[in-house]
Amino acid sequence: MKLLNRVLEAALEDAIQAAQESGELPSFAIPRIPVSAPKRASQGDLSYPAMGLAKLARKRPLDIANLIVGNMQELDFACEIKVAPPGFINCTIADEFLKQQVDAMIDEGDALFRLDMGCGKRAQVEFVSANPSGPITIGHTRGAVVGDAMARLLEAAGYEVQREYYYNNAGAQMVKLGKSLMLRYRQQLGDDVQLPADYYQGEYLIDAAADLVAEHGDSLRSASWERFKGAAESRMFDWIKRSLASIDIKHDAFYNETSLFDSGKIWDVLDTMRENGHIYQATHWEGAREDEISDVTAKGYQPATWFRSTSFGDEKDRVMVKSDGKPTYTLPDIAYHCDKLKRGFDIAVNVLGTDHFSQAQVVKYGIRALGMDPDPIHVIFNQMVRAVRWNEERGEHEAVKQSKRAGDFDTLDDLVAMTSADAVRYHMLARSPNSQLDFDVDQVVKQSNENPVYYIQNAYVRCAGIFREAEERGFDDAGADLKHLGEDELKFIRKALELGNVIEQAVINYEPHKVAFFAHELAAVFHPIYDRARVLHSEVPIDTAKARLRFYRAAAVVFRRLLRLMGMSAPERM
RNA sequence: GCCUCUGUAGCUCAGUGGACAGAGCACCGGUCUUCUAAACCGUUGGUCGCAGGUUCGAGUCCUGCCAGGGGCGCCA
Repeated sequence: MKLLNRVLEAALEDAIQAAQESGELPSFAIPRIPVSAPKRASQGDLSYPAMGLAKLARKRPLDIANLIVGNMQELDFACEIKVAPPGFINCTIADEFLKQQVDAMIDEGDALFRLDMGCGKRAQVEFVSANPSGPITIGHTRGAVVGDAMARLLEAAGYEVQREYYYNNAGAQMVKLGKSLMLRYRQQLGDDVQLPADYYQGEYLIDAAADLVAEHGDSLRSASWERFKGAAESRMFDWIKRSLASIDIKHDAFYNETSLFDSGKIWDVLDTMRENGHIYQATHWEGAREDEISDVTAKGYQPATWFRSTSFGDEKDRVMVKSDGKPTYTLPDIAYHCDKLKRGFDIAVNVLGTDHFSQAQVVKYGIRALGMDPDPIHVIFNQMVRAVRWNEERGEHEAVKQSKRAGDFDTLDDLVAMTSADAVRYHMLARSPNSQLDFDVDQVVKQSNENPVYYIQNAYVRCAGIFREAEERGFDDAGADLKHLGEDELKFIRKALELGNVIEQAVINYEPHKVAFFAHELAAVFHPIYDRARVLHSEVPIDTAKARLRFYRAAAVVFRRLLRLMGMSAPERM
């Protein structure tokens, strides 16, 4: 289906050009002024502020608007185009056209509003990317939900999408995890060993150790920590994948940072940066202050390998290879993104927490130092997530302490267990990534009308209920004549047509949360109509009933599409 | 100190430089013998943190200030 505002924009541009050619308007480059839906229904369905042309055309906005309208060709979907002060051009969509959209929506089904903006293009979304040293936490969950929704939106926009999970199993944390499991294993065997305080204390390692005993007995007593690290890692990944699958998230590719070392890619990248003149050896960076230099001297550092990132706007240069010969985190990160770009993605979205802000900047500088264009890379930064609950005494929300104690909300599994997969997905998505998210545990747990999740799903459920009842009564919509639809139903179709724009805007601006808000708005349009526009009611004439049944089929298609875009289920019953 | 995000109704939050700033929750009052009342109808609620500036037009852009979150290591 076409995006009506885009069609109207094109028609307006043609009209302006026509007016310029006839001399009614002076010649100027036509700026892109977006057509949008006005707030009030009385102002039509699509609106164009011609005031934006006043300066260029050196005429009164109202006159300009009238000139443009006078030069417009007829549009198949518009019944009325009016000019309103101070210079708006308002377009009303024809009822006849709206009625046609009912069948058009049903025909498109689950591909409703699939756009062609990504046609023939490939996109990648990298998200979650938690190292396999523990379960998926609440913080990871936000990235998971936002990333997967972004992937679904890119698919809806026509892109071929790959979901990637980048991880590092070679760091000190993983060593600690392996050793933690080793000690837990020995404890299971009855050995008197203590777990150091900075080791992984989680109960899941006790369970893992018990399983190892059940499987291998005491045969691993003298096995190396590497053996345990491998066991812990595979167990963690199983857990992580299971947790993500519980909210309908599945990655296509798992990319191990270690492979960048094995293939030598990180050194190739460093060589290229050096050839391009952005690398130098020194004990301290070139712009270091006196106190920094003396600090470094005091520590007795040997020369390290520095990236002159300040050439690209960084505030200080960054170490690529430490004086002990080991790369910092930054070098493989640059190599990874370089590899990503070489794999030919037109868009590479990366969902990160804001704690990675500086790191992501340096990676972009690194990409430019390689002589590559970082433009396809776009990072969505999520602000922090807190689980909060209402404190009655103090009359305010307060953070839930995230501990391992039962009853606290620490992991994705906990959240799902306390609420539902759908609730987790909706609440994590329905917030701008720029704002800190307070996950109100009490509200999400409530399965009541306070919870927008059910409000939206109930719209689909109500449609499904009608279809069930109709089938039982042997009633169908064959031969339905949509002229029997009323204002209410058309109002819904009008709103539903905005979905295409919502998808487009969400993709262009990398703002998947917009879909969540739209879903709620659409449900708010639906429910009152459901109450008024009954289908299987003794007083509803049969022609009207058929038309309405057809209408609810379209509504169900729209809600199903929306719920799936958010990764939520579309239940037939609740 | 520098960077960055946030500040909008009692609470949680939307809001492409456009028209009279919106939802949900909470509060108050109504609505089920007819497809799910997890719904609907009605009422209440605002100095868009503060001060300037740009603009025909600013919650939105710019500058400064105030308050809060996060980030700034030869850590991973």
